[in-house]
Amino acid sequence: MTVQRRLVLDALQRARHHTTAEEIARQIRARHPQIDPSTVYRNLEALEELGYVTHTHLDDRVTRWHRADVERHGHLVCRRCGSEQEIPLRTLEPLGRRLRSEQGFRADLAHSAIVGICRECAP
Amino acid sequence: MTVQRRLVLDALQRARHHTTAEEIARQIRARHPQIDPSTVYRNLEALEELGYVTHTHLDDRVTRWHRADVERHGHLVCRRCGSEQEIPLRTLEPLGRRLRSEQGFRADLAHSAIVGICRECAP
DNA sequence: GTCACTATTGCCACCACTTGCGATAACCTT
DNA sequence: AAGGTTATCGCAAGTGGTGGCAATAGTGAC
Ligand SMILES: [Mn+2]
Ligand SMILES: [Mn+2]
Ligand SMILES: [Zn+2]
Ligand SMILES: [Zn+2]
Repeated sequence: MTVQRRLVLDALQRARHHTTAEEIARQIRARHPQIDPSTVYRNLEALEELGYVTHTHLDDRVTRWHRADVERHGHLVCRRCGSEQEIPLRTLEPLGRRLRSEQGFRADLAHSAIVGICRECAP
Repeated sequence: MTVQRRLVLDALQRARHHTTAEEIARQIRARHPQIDPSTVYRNLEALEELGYVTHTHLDDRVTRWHRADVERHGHLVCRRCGSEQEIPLRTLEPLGRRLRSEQGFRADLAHSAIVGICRECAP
């Protein structure tokens, strides 16, 4: 556990919910400018491997990181207005069971947001 | 309809299935080296707006493009071995209906692959 | 405590785009 | 066919993230 890794973990504790790596790097570099952004990225991966953090993908190319101990949940994101909504994993579980039994595939349905059109934007 | 846009559309017709923008740019620039990659990216977006093409996301940072008239389908991708599998949209429809009725959300379940562990990699 | 070994780091170049800008091409109107 | 308007283009710089590499820090064995 290096000081760099400690700083990344601390930043994740402070942020309650899906932060970006860039935001974490910005915070750390405010006090420790010698720490390289690539070190932050690598430590997020390492901490994920160790089971401390996980990530999800919304509809852009930016990965969202959070502590592993927050309750897992799915995301709906509107491709029109960009709004994000959280949904209980329970809603997604029937599909998970189906993919498991029909294809032998253990889906991680919280990993990527479901993209679509939200109620407000519906035509 | 500029010659650049025509070339992008032609490249998509030749490739039967989820190509990358980089691959299309490579093909076009082999014959027309003055055409900039950014023109390819912008034309893919324009053609999507016009309804000719769509895109999907697998588990990397690369966007996959295809003609809009190919049969829509879902993707399963294994985060362990990277294997990709196509599944009929029919399998995903029950979830789509549920999100529609419970949240008023019109999900596009073919837009992002479902990430998980495939049968071969299961522990 | 010293030494060896391994993990991690900062730096840099790259990747897959994205965006701003001034130049050019497409398309209307007359 | 010419002129004006708008869309699109090539170029170059920027963004979020990845990967190689040599230097350094952490760790554990003696
Ligand atoms: Mn998308
Ligand atoms: Mn991921
Ligand atoms: Zn919306
Ligand atoms: Zn697999």
